[in-house]
Amino acid sequence: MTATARTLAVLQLFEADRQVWTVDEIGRALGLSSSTAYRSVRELVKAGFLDPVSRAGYGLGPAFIRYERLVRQTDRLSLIASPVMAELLETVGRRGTIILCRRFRECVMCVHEVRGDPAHAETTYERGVAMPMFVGASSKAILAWLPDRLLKAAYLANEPAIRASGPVSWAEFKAQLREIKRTGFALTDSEVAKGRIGLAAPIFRNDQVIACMGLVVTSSVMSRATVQSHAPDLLKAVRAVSQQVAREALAIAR
Amino acid sequence: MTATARTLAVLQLFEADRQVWTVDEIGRALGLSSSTAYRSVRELVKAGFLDPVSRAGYGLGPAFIRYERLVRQTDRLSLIASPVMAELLETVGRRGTIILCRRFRECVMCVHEVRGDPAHAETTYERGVAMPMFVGASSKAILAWLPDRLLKAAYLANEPAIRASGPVSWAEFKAQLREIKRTGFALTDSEVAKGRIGLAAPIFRNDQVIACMGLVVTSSVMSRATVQSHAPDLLKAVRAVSQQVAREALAIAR
DNA sequence: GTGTTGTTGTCAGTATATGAGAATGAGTGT
DNA sequence: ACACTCATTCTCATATACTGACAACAACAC
Repeated sequence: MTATARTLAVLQLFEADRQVWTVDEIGRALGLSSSTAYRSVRELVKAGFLDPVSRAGYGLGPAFIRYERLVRQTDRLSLIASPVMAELLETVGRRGTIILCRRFRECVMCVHEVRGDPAHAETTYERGVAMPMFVGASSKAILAWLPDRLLKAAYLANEPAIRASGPVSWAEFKAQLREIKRTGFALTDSEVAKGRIGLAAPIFRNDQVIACMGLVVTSSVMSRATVQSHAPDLLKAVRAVSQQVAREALAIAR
Repeated sequence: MTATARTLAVLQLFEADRQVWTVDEIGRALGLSSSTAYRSVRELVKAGFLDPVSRAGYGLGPAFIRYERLVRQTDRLSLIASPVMAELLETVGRRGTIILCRRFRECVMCVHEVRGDPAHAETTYERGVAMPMFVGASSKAILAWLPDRLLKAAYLANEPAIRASGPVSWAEFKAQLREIKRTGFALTDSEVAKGRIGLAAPIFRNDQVIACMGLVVTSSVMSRATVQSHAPDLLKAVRAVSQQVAREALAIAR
């Protein structure tokens, strides 16, 4: 492993359920000598990506706050999707949350959200949360349109988890995704969080799926059938975003 | 420069007014060969810190969204200050924004904000924005309590900028800060943005200034005198936060 | 004072980062 | 279909700079 990759790997240790690490723990987790672990941490602290928190503990640093703001201001996809999402939210009577997700590492992450009325807007799948590629409507809305080669690789790498979630074979798994592809959207019930229904559809750039838009609601607020009845609205929304993305790509190319 | 520092330096090129870089530009800016620039960029893309945006351009990546959420959930200072800030906001009739700032590199950065009523809450000094150490009440509220050694170093490194902003000598500069220290708060008018008044006071841990809390309002909404009349409320707030911070540090030490 | 813990410094050896340039690959224009 | 450009990855010989072990230092507890 290169020195650079190692230092970036340090950051990847920090997770929602493990947000403070000592230098020793980092060294042990990554198989580094104490000296090297300290060197990596020092660099990250200097750049603001790590921050000393307690006696010997380090947490994620303030640099992320700064960079996240830049991302928020820059990201073309979010900027394009934002008004479309707001409109879609109105269409569903503000009784849920509209999310925008994209691939991130081996997961699908929510990168933008537009929340409805507070009473219905609580969601576990909020901005910054990453889900495994096989869990939830948003993940499936991306998975179903992945090129076969990538899909097969992802399947093989996660076969046990996938079997546990339903499909018992590659054929069955593939058939499930083919059905999603046929209808144009993915609908799941209580997959990400109990009592929540998700409806999602893909966003393309040059015929490649780059993201998806989803609607998340509580099942007591909206029945599965009602959610599904909004599929045409969602499909219209994702088509609008895809078109705008294509238009912009064209403009940049000139 | 080490390979790791260089890779982190790539990220530091990305600024509000320059959010897309080509690999060649990065290489030129950092004095790297094309190969090396590509290697650095590739590592950063793999980790999600950079993201290809246009034909040959790269922008900040989705990893920052994820990490920012973790920081938001973790950061003890923000969690402690948040309710205090909300209370202070009510005290000033919600006619402005309460911000929490801390040092970041050679700047002071807003790491948390609680906004008042939309009509009065617009602010340029929002979460994630970094200001030079000499501009604005928040910066001064931290600067004034820095140890003399750090202060002198900061002064020497920024003498021209400081002179342009008022104080013509170290003595005068020092006197200005001494006055802030005496009253316990900093008050500035149209320093960060025209027509905006800032009031800020320091937060300590073990007698070291670690952050500050500030009130930002539009001068047409609240006169300078009115803002200043809220200084006791602010001082009460920062004292509460400092105490809570100390209590927690003690708890961790056991 | 002594002991513990967290962090930085020193140093020799070698793993690995480096730059130059070739090779690949995806688009673009003709 | 063609050459052509531009972005990116690959190859390779060289020596830089990263590594681990250990010592030294600093802060704090008792």
